[in-house]
Amino acid sequence: MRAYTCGLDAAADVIGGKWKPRILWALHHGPMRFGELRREISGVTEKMLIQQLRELESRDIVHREVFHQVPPKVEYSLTELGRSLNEALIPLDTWGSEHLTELEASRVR
Amino acid sequence: MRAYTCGLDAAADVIGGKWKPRILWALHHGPMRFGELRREISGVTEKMLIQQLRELESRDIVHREVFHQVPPKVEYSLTELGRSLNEALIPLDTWGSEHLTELEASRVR
DNA sequence: GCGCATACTTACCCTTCCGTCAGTACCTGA
DNA sequence: TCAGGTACTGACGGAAGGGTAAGTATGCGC
Repeated sequence: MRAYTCGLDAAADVIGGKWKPRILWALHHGPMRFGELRREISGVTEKMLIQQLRELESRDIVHREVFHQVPPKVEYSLTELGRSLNEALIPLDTWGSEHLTELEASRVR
Repeated sequence: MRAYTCGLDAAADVIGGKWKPRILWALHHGPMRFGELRREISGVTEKMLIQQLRELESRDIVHREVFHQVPPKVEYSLTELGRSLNEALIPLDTWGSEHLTELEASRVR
């Protein structure tokens, strides 16, 4: 493993993974339960969602809170670091939205 | 293949790939020859560099210009779209730089 | 005592991604 | 004539990432 060569390099490592951008986006509006996230992020499986959430949690981007009740309840929310990351992602989302048509067109597969 | 669910989704698809962020960053200061890029981006192999450049070219992020001379000369530069993408990446780079220490610390492997 | 809801966990497999390495084509200068 | 510089190309294999499907624990209501 080499050291990160620039901030972008580090950031790309954090948000890398098929579902991470969508998780971050979904949590933008506040805490969500596991099941809510699964329904919100169409196409994701339970295994992948948990895996990506755990990775974000270990990076201190996402906070996980367990409510000891039955049926179980677990809430996921953005940490301060996660919120600042989301802020930094806004211009990128805007860029993607502005060029959505051409990006869809040049997409492979 | 599903349609992009948001701009961020689309943008992540464009910059996805092990070397794309570093390529974009290297081209920030102007056109570069293939060999210059290879030397600038330490660790990349010729095959991977070409592959990623071709993908960026097909997305109209990077422009490829061949100079018919010997030895061959090929210059890569950012298109207008590429420049706007780079602008949108600046906040993300800043975020990464600001949190570099903690990100290095929570890194796996 | 049985199904249901929630939030996971695990085993297995398959595809995609990436790296290694060898080879191509062209002209130049020694 | 032969090494050298430049910009590729392609075969092969391993590692990483992601998908499928089945199973776990807990207590509640019927």
